[in-house]
Amino acid sequence: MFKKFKIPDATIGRLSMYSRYLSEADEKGITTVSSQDIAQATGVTPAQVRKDLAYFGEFGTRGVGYNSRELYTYIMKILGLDKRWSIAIVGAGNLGRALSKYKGFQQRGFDIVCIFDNDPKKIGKKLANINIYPLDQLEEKVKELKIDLGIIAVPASAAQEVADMLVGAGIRGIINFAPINVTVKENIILRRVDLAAQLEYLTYYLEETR
Amino acid sequence: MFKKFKIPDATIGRLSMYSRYLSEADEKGITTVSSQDIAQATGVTPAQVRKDLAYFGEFGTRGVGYNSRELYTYIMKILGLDKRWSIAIVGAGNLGRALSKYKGFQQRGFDIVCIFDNDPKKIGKKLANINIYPLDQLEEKVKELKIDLGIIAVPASAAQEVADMLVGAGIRGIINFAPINVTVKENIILRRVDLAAQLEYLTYYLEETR
DNA sequence: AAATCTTTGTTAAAAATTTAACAACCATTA
DNA sequence: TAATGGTTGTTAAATTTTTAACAAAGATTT
Ligand SMILES: NC(=O)c1ccc[n+]([C@@H]2O[C@H](COP(=O)([O-])OP(=O)(O)OC[C@H]3O[C@@H](n4cnc5c(N)ncnc54)[C@H](O)[C@@H]3O)[C@@H](O)[C@H]2O)c1
Ligand SMILES: NC(=O)c1ccc[n+]([C@@H]2O[C@H](COP(=O)([O-])OP(=O)(O)OC[C@H]3O[C@@H](n4cnc5c(N)ncnc54)[C@H](O)[C@@H]3O)[C@@H](O)[C@H]2O)c1
Repeated sequence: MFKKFKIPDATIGRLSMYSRYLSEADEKGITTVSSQDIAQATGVTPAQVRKDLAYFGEFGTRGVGYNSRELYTYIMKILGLDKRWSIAIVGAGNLGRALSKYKGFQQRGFDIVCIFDNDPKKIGKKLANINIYPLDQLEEKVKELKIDLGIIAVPASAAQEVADMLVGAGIRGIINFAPINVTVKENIILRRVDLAAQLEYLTYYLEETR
Repeated sequence: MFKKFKIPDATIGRLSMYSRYLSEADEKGITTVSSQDIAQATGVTPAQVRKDLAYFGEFGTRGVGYNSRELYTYIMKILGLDKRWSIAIVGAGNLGRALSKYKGFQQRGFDIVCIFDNDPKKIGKKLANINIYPLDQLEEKVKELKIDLGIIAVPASAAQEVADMLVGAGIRGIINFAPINVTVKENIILRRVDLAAQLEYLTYYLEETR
């Protein structure tokens, strides 16, 4: 579909930001935006914006700028957000609960369709009206509900095991919130989100001036 | 203290990972580890490990490797985790609740000491035994409790306002979970954590094979 | 219709980061 | 004490990413 030679990871993250700004702009009735506008709103440079977009095609008009709605639609398509995606969360704890109650994912095309846990007290209950199942129903549900994405929200000690099960069940992309390195086979897309590490980034910079 | 010319951001994140592995290794009684071992455990290359460490000094012994506990201590010091840090969370919603109940932060030296919200129904209550205060007590509490770090867990529409208040109150580092670009003055360390963007990274790569 | 003003897309340059290679060094063994 | 094996720290090379510059192109003005 699009030329997908090697695009910087950071570009993908920025496209998400751009798309949010564009949808806002469009809602406000701003039909045309410049790379300058996008840059200002998202905290990058105009050159960066143009470069990021140039990987995927020509979306603007010289001397004018970009049509907000049009560019928004293009970016959403690039990100695969012209379709909806089903997600399974594993781990109905603090984090699993927060994620499953979050309305923002739906708005971006994500449906959390089921939750898994190994705690008998939680199985059979619901979170945000989403059923909690035992892990042995993982494969069945992934197939039945055509689930592509998995979120690991279990303790680090169980994360690799859960990752293996998700992959075994046919899931193709995983977000891992457990603070441990998890490995998956080649063709699975894995993303680690380490919240403590984010805090530690702050303390690294503040440490010397304390 | 340490030579802090420009260190890649990614290096800081990897140091967090290394430190986790090292503490595990130490607990298991593994006194010596090689860059190879660290690399394998954290999913990077041995050269990368050595390069990352070389920014800060010489911690190993050629022909031998690194002393686990010693290197752990060094890295924790580099990250500023030889001291404890106090955190204020703003937003006692889904995410704020999950973060405040999370035990893992304490273990890394972080104490969530108070929570702020503007909802009268939540003010005066507690989350994980931490008091929820109204926003107009922010400055007072930041000073009283010597709070350095703030976490923004409010809706995007309130994020900039909250960031300004945090900075005004004297906070020096901020994690922003709201999906919007927030700006702060030069000397404040700001980190954005965009969870939806993480999912969108997955869909970007899966999009074409769906 | 020519001149001017804007803003994109692209190319080149610069900067940053990662990877690779290897000399230096330590420990162990012969 | 010399030789061997193993691992670091460092330097150089390769790669990736960002920044800058500007020609190309559309809109507006004279
Ligand atoms: N809560 C946070 O704010 C936060 C912050 C940073 C990182 N994390 C990480 O996210 C993960 C989840 O954190 P949490 O606070 O929600 O933990 P939690 O203890 O509240 O919840 C973990 C859940 O996983 C379930 N579980 C345990 N083993 C399982 C298994 N093998 N299969 C299925 N379910 C299993 C438990 O029953 C529990 O419901 C942890 O790895 C944690 O380190 C959480
Ligand atoms: N929950 C998630 O899993 C999740 C995932 C991704 C991003 N986020 C982002 O994190 C932020 C918080 O998400 P959430 O799900 O916890 O939202 P939430 O609506 O559950 O909670 C928001 C809280 O902020 C409080 N609040 C609102 N305006 C405020 C203000 N001006 N000052 C102080 N408090 C105020 C509300 O009273 C509420 O308690 C949002 O920006 C959201 O987009 C959340």
